[in-house]
Amino acid sequence: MAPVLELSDAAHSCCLLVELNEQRLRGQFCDVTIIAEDTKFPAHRNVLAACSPYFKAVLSEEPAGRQPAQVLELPDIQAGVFSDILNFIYRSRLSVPSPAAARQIGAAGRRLGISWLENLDPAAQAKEMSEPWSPEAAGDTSASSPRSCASPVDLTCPSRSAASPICLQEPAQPPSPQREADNETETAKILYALSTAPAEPGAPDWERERGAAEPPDAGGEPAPSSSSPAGSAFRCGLCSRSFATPAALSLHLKLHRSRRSLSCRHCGKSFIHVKRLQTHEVLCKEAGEEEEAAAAGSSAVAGGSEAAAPAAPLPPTAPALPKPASSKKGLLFRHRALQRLEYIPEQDHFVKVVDGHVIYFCTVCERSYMTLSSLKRHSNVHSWRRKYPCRYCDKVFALAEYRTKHEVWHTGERRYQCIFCWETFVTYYNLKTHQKAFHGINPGLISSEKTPNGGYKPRLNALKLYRLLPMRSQKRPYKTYSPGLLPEGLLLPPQPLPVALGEGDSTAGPGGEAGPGFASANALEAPEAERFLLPAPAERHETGPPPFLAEEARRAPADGEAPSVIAYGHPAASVIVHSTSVGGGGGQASSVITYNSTPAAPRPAPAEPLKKQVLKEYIQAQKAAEQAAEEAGGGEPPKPRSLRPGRTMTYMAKPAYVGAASESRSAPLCQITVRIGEEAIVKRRISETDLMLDKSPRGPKRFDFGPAEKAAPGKRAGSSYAHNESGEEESDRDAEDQLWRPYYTYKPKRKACGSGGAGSGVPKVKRSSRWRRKLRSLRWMKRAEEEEEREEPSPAPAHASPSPGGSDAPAPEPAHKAGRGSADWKHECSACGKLFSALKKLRKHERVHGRPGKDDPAPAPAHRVGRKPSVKFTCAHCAKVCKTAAALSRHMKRHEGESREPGPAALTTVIAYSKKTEEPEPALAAVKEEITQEMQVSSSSGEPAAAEASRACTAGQPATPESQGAAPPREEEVMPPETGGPQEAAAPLAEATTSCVELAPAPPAPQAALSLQDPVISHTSPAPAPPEEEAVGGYPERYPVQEYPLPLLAPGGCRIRKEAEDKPAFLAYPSPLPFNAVGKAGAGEGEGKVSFYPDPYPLVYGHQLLAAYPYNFTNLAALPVALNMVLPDDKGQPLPFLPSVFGYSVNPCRNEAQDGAGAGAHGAGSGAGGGAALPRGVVRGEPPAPERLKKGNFL
DNA sequence: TGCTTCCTGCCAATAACG
DNA sequence: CGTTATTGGCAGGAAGCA
Repeated sequence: MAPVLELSDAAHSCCLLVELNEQRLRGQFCDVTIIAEDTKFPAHRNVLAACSPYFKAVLSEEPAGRQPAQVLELPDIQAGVFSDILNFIYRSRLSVPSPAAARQIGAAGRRLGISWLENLDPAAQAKEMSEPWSPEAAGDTSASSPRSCASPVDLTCPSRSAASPICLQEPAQPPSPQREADNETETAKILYALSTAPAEPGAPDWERERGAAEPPDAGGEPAPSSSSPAGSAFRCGLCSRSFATPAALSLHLKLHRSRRSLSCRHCGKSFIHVKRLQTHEVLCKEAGEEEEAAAAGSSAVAGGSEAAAPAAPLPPTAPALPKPASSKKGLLFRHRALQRLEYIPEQDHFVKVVDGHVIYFCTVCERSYMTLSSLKRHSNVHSWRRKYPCRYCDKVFALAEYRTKHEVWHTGERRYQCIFCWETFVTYYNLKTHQKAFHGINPGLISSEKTPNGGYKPRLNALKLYRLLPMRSQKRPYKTYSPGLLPEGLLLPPQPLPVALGEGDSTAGPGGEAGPGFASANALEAPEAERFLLPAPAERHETGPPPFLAEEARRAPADGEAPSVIAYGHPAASVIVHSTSVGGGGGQASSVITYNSTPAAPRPAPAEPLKKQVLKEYIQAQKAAEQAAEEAGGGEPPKPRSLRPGRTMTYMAKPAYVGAASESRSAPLCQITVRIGEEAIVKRRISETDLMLDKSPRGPKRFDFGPAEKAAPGKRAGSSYAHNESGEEESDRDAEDQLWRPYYTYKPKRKACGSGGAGSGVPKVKRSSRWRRKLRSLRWMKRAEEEEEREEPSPAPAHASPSPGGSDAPAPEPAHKAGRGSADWKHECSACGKLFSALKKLRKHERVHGRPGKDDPAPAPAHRVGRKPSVKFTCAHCAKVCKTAAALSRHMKRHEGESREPGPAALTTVIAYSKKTEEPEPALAAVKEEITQEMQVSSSSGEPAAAEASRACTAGQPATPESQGAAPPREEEVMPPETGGPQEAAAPLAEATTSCVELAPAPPAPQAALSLQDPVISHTSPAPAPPEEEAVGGYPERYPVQEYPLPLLAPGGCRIRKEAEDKPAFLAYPSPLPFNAVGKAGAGEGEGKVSFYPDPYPLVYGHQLLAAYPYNFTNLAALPVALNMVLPDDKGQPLPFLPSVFGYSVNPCRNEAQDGAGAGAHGAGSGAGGGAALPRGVVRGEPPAPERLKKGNFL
């Protein structure tokens, strides 16, 4: 045989390493994220495993079929240190700036089992060897000769070998999906791995004390040896203690890891973090001073353990160890006892009893909780014992609720529905904003009682002026959380079946109607420039990240209402179909959002009982989608479709991130922006910056494939997608960083602490005054508050801040100082001495100082004490109340600009509602100029002008072109101001006109003369009045005002398509909703509106209610009348959102309302296409609601 | 300033346990 | 079957970021 010639490339390894490092820096192929402190380090697990036996062990496959960890926390390794280590791993070079750094790196290297690094600082090693309680020392006890096997990892890596203590636990536990082993945190693993050194014979005193204090059931009694593995599965390698759970062990190990230097000078307690020690010492000292006073009020007891000792859990209020009997040392004694209790490894919290209230404190961040459940829920953010992965992407959340809310952005679910205009919203925030802006509803009037800590306590008979539609996604059964990250956990949207919208949805074209909709979902129907091909599922695997389909909706030629269907969860492709059609010349429009579902095994989503009709539609949709996929896969180029001239529906979808992890190909997280004409109807965007710590500047996260961007028609979707993908790939450096961690670092809350004063490490004084009162019985807390009060009397701002908490004292800053160690707040304001954590914040703060004119008040960042912002920065010009000084300054600047050039700058949107028979109402609001385009809700019902003015300055009206573009142009209406809105002005409400209204600083003309049916929203746009406005309005001197009749509240209804195209969107609300007669979304002329719910309640009111509702709560009495138009449910009970205070269980006007609704429906169906959705009943004065209102003397 | 996420008391549904 | 524990949804303000 010929000799084998072996060639070697000497540079290969080097090049390979360089390439790997580059990939790491680019985030390519990174499949694991190491978290050191709060910094994430994407890396390659194989590289890490090759260099570190610890990583090798930890990153190896997880037991029980779990996927290897994608996130690994190294809580005790500083980010900088780990960065150096990582650089060393990838570059085989290490830059050590100082001996101290060398020591740290060496210590960390030892922990990780990187032998080369272990030798970095022999001196430190020797020193640590003498330090029995440092983990390094523990490691060194056997590592006097730095051999790799001597590293702690080698000895104790949490491998899944049978010898591992972790594994020892497994046979002892019944196979349960919730086994603690499954819930074992990475931290626990790490800590365990780092700590299983030979048991240290001599334990510190406190450790022994703690051991004595530990409840016997907690496994605190040092297991005599490791020879008793069956009894306790997790044994500390340092003290041979055994613990029942990894969490308990991890907590215990933290104590070992804490250096003795980090011990309280007063009570000797050791801490892991310096900040906490500092905080503690302040408390401890104060406690010693005020021990007696605090003796009466408080006592410290040990709280129950969380799953640590299920056999005998400690009752939350039952002290686990002998309570300091007579509190001879008062609070200090108890405090020490408390701290001692805190050492109990099993305890993730401790308990204080204050005034009979049990308050639970998190041992990690010292947040306090009123309920144990809250604390337990919170504790997961530390331990990540349970992970809640998103079913649509790879993000993982620490709280189930976070995941749920996050998933809403995938599904686009709109659950919050305004009962006045039926607009639906994704978030409560949107709803609230909408109601405030459009309906003049002060949320405070309807809000339920808030609990001190932000909790919600439903108030009896609280008005609920919205509906919370049932969650579309299946509620997860309890205890089915996913213990880890499962790529296969990327599920299809939970609801595979479409949900019909509108009354006609279920009936209109079950298959036939829905079919076209889905047919249009085919790639063929999409304008090529705006869509991506949807390859067949098999294809998608090949092509990598699945492309999305951007579809243009086209109107079906047929008349009649087409169902608005949003279907997703299709095994092959998730399709959001929104098809609207308008009868009577409105044409039909169907909008389809199609994005492919996860290319992972297309599993049918769990069947859900649905109506047959819906099921039928679903089947049709499936077929259509499959067809689409087939056609797309067949390579048939999509036929370019000409966009409808009057209507452009652009659906953009892109993966929120292009995961680079091995399994990430499967998760097309969709970001969708739907543009319909000039209106951004739907925006679905996953805020990557919030979810991923991507600091790198990146381009726009949304790809707007607007007409300008429309690729050449020849460009196939594939190429378009490729372009998109490439762009994304490059811009999303953190794309691989799938695992999400909240930016919030769970530090002790700051805001509360304004109280804390500097350094008073009060364990999180609650933000609410009530909460503070509750805790005031504690002396040390009282003292903290005294400090706070000393801080509070900051120079008063321009206005009197009545609220005590509302002091202008820069709340966040002192809070920061209080809640955290000074180390984090190293940026000090030269003017006021405040500390800031970031230079950026300091700069921001300093701007306040530098601002002339308004800085006579103290530099007063908003201080929020309690639940409501108490600091009001009132504008001297318009009485606008700003939350922050910065906002006020900005606002004032506008005034300055206005004073220089008075002009159309002062523009205001006014929602004026007035009785028809009223004489000019003096109470009408003075329209204050508000550059921010505030919306004023005025009413003839006699709201004080001041209030009106105030509101005029508080309700915001977005004015940016962007926002305008995002909102549908509203019906513009002539509204002579001084005339008080004569009916002739109201009459043509339905017609799109524009008028100019002089916006005198004086109270605007009484629009009181407007009829009740003619509430208008007048908006003074900063934009120059269109020429026709001049012509029509004939008020050349006046600012252009767009006054909207009530139908504007049902946006799109009274809008002519051409106007929609020609005129910029006016009221910038993201999701204008065309209503049919019953307020169904998408009923109008086909405006794209994604709404997800079939109406669960037999609502028969619609715009009538809008007309009846007087837009302010001075006429609150009219509200029940309006609501009375709501039909009771089957049981005759008032619908959930009906305020039971009114006791309208039966709708006396049911038939009438129904008739009205029906009439409206018919009108919508048969009306001219232009204003199909116009609530004729309302605008044209027929709705019964106002009549009843009048008859009932409600008005 | 707008918007998203975080937070937390409360509560209902569910599971676990006796 | 009753009680207790667990889980997660909800509200709505606060925090944080762009």
